[in-house]
Amino acid sequence: MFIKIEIDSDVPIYTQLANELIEGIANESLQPGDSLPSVRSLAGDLGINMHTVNKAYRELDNKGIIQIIPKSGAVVSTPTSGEASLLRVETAMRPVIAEAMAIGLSENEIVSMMKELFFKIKEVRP
Amino acid sequence: MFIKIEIDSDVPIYTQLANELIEGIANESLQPGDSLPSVRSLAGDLGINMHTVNKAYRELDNKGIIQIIPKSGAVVSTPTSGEASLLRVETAMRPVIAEAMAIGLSENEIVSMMKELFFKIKEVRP
DNA sequence: TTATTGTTCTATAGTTAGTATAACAGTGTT
DNA sequence: AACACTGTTATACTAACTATAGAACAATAA
Repeated sequence: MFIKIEIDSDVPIYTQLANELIEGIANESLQPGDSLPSVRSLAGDLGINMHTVNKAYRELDNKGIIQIIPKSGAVVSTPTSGEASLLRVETAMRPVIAEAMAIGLSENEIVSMMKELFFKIKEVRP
Repeated sequence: MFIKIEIDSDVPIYTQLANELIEGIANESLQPGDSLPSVRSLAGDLGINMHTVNKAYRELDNKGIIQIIPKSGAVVSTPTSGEASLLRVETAMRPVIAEAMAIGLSENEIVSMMKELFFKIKEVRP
């Protein structure tokens, strides 16, 4: 697995895990239809608790990014970008843009930073 | 004051307050050199605790967005966009971009959303 | 059948968020 | 000089969140 967890970070483990999985989907290391490892096996690999992995999975399920099939497993969903998803991303993006503006970045500088991150996330292919 | 707090939100009060102040600076309702209300008076206006306001102020101070003058008050800083600030914004922006990609948004769609938010934040002038 | 799956429940320890009260020392004004 | 106001610090308490742990259940897949 490509997942790294920083145990002594200020960001919760389940959030780190969810973010790493999201990046994996964003750079197509994980593709629609792919099965995720079971909560028990992934927890074992990462040296963390089963329930922590489960919480990360449920978060991604709530966001519609993966689908948890009861008593079976978790599968990467086909991207939809529905109304709820768009609103969620906008809500998350807003304070980041505001902070960028507050430290004096111009619109073009913010766009540049965004594009740079876009390719940094996309180009993790081996 | 232009600040609204949702008391029963899942995002902490001090984070909401910090974000609102950042937006105020971003749209120039608050300009460099402007004094912020005292922690006690703002807490009274918002119906929240003094320490909660203080925590928001200290967070903005740590980010270099305002400057707390000991035993005196808080003042909006002149934007610098130093190395640390840029890194902080990038770190905050990364998971948001990744999630946008994961729900199937293209680079242009993300840029459009970003620009839309940029002007939505900027154009709160009366 | 058997092992594995997500799900649910209880329990515990540590941290964070928020409020509350009090006191201190420097600032600004009168 | 006197006085109100400032941020700062300390303690205390409740509630919620994070993370771990163990156990048990019912459905799935081999």
